[in-house]
Amino acid sequence: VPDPRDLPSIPKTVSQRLSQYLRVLQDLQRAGEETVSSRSLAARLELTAAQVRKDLTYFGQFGLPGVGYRVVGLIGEVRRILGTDRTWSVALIGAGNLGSALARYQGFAEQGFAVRAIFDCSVALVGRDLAGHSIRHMDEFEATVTDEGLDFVVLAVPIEVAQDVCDLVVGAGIRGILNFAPLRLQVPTGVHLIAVDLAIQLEQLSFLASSEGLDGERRI
Amino acid sequence: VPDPRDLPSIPKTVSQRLSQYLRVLQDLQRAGEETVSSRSLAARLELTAAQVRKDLTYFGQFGLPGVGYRVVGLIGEVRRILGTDRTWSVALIGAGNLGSALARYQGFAEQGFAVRAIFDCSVALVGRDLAGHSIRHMDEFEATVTDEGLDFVVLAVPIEVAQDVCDLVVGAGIRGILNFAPLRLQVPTGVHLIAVDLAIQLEQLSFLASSEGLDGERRI
DNA sequence: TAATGTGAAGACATTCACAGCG
DNA sequence: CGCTGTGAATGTCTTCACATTA
Repeated sequence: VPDPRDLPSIPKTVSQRLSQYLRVLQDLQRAGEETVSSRSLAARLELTAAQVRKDLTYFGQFGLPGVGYRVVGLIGEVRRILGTDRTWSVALIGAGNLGSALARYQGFAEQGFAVRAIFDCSVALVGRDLAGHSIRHMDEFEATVTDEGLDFVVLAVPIEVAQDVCDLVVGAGIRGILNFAPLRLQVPTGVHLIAVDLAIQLEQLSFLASSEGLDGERRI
Repeated sequence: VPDPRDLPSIPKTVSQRLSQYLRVLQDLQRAGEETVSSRSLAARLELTAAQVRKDLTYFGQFGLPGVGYRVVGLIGEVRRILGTDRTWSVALIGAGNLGSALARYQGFAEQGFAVRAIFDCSVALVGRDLAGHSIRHMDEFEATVTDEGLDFVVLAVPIEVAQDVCDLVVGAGIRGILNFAPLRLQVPTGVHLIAVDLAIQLEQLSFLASSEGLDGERRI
């Protein structure tokens, strides 16, 4: 069924590349570069120049023929497209090993994500300080969502409680979850879910290493 | 240039789905299920039954018409395909916040990845215990690769030193790296690299949340 | 001139639909 | 009968090639 309006649909992979363009552009900005060509951008990301241009033109015409893209201007456009031209309020749930690491991770703040509160269920942890936050009990979660205007939740809880915590989070009105527990969470439509399964990443490495001898016998 | 042999090439996305099939199959095994159909497997992963069957037949004919797939048997096949029918020896480099979390993460061992050694450059950390390992100085890395027969490295070091550490790791003969530092590492051909950029994941959530009002105006 | 933006072509991936089998 | 395996059709994404523009 074609869309009545004739706007081209955006390939699903484009938004992931936009994040990568942003990283390169931020590097270029730090290096004091004024402009960058699609070719140079592509070379740094092992893509083709045509793909860079096509990706960007899904959202507008940002380039100058004969010159390239103005670095600062394109950073602004990409941030606007990704929605990181504002600061999002994030809650971290789970203050164990991984949660502690995420709480102290600088990269979130740099890209416009402010951790506003940290939660845990363990009585041993509640009240302790973590990265400048006093760890709160999950009982306070729903109230905090409205008080702090929380947008997203980062879930770093044990697999056994992950679905229950997820349900609670969704019930409190959160519509975006970044899940680190190694299971497939069930969420209602309208709630955005991104999952990071660390073991799967190592499996992919294993797959690459195992199948390298098969080049030619079987292309991958 | 077509392959001289006429074996079908495998879509790049298939190996990632194989990891997901494996998780579901392991769940089914725990639940005591003997067999599973492509339809049921697909339903749990929000895929189509045809895709599950096609994915699996890239590697062989594992199903029984009228029955489905034998859970235990298919687990074995998928592990063999992914290369996790053996135990890989992994070194963790970087014993900071994220490194500590990864060191204690159970999921690696469960899928066949054994952390054999942990390294750091900080004199303050060397010698300390982390998840049953005495943290070693990076000077010992090259010797340990051969002594322990290390296969892969998980890099959880600060961005400033990541490329240098990576070069050292590659020089020591490691051919598979899982990188958590938020930069694009340069590695020679033949070295496999998987990157996990945590901030990018939150950006994807931001993109989804920001563009949801555009449904219809622009399909995603 | 040196680069973008873009329709058209090509490559790739998914879904369909049904033959064939247990 | 139910389910797999698979060629054919469809759909999606990437690359090509060039008109266009500052």
